[in-house]
Amino acid sequence: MLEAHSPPPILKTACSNCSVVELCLPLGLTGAEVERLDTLIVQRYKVKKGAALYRTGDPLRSLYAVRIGSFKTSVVSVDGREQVTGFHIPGEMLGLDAISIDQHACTAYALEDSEVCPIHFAQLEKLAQSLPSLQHNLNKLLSREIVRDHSMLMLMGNMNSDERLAAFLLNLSQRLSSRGYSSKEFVLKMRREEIGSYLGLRLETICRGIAHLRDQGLVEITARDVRIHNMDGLKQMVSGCNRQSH
Amino acid sequence: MLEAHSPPPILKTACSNCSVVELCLPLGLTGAEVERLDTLIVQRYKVKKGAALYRTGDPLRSLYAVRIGSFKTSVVSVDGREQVTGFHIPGEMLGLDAISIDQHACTAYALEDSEVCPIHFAQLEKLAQSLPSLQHNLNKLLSREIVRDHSMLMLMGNMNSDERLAAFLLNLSQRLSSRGYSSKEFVLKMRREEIGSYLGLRLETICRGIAHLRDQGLVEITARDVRIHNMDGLKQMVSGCNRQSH
DNA sequence: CGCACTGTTGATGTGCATCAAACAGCGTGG
DNA sequence: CCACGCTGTTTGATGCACATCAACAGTGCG
Repeated sequence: MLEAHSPPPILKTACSNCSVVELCLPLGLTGAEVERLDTLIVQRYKVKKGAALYRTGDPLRSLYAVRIGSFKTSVVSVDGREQVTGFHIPGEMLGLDAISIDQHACTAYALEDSEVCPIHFAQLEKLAQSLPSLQHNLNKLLSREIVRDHSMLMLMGNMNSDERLAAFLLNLSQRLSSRGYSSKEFVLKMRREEIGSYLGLRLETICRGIAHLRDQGLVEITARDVRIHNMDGLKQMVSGCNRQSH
Repeated sequence: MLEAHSPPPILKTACSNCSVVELCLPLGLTGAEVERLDTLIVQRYKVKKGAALYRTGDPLRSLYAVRIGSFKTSVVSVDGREQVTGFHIPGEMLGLDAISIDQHACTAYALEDSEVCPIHFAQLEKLAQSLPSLQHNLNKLLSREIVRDHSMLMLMGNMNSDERLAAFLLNLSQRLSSRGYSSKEFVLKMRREEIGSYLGLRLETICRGIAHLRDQGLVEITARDVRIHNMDGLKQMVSGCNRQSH
């Protein structure tokens, strides 16, 4: 199920010295509280590019905080069609959908060589009983995912292809920027087909959308390298938010 | 913001004598535990048809369990377009998306004269500290909403109009059936336009879809009355799950 | 009775899927 | 080193599913 490479000399596996701590589960906890959370994370996992961290149906053992790299999560219909439900970058949590029935409801693939912090869920729930702010953070994390999904439904229901692509780029830009990366230059770790699945479009439509945004001088995308030239223009495009035409 | 009709002679407002308790937050709690939860629900609200229980931006005070009636939740884009994000029947919880930023992220409208149990959220979190199974239920409730949204994304990304409609009817049928209502005959409380928004389609397409299902002998829908004639046929339709054609 | 609202059905247009072909990058092996 | 295959990306041509526009029927209500 998952690549259990034990990284031989284990890095001090602690939230307290993690670069994404301020975006993750321990947000707002005191030093002493974070140390108690640390005890749940016995060892980080490395996941090789293309490998699955967990698969649909796997029992829920841990939630996973992305530390390095990136992931896609996807569900597959009975007839084998894939729907990408999200992309995840450092500081973001994986596995939240498994809590509902103690089984993972999607599969998480590493888009590049990556590293995660497994957080044993039963222990997390136990610890959260004595740490109200930890419980509150978990509640918020879950709720935030719901809000995110609702805005994806808005996108799928009401935006045309170019607007979807613009919204996708803007969203990624903002999340990267909040992690200290450039908001204007970044690399897409996923294929066109995966972007298409995520946005409810075909890969060819993604290519054409990229060409349209390029022709309007908004962004320049060569292969997987993105350079945003006109952030406000992109934002305006999304706020148009029209169905099909116009 | 909400219709604060104090129902003059207050019904004994308790989970313990509620008809949907086995579907709601207290699921699996002991009698004594349910009684403690009862103390949070000081008074039920009635919400008139068409009125909003809460609106986008309202501060999160309570979550709401639907007791009687039904609701739709929707978000509105900057340019005023509505996306229905869900329909809610008795036993289902409203307001989960508000936890993320302590503000409601959508608006909840009553589709008919309805009644809800407000559950003061701050008190709920406090109580959940001493009732692990209550906390666990809340976690599951949140996670279940995420799973539901992901299957909606699959629907929006991969199903054609007739399949979406079939999936919608089947889903509603199952939820009603688990509440003791008939799975084969029920009434749609929402308009065609609202179904369309929910499924990412126009109202005319919903009408045509209804006609197609009728022509195949699967269901009969006159105005808002639904009669399912061939449940397996409907299921088969959804499992086809093809994009656009076929 | 008249008006507003909701639902149905037909005619037409279009945005995106589909099919197709060519190109770029990249690792492998001769 | 280049030839080769493989994967991913780009661009063009065509068709279709659904949006759009429009007309009309059914229903409820002041």
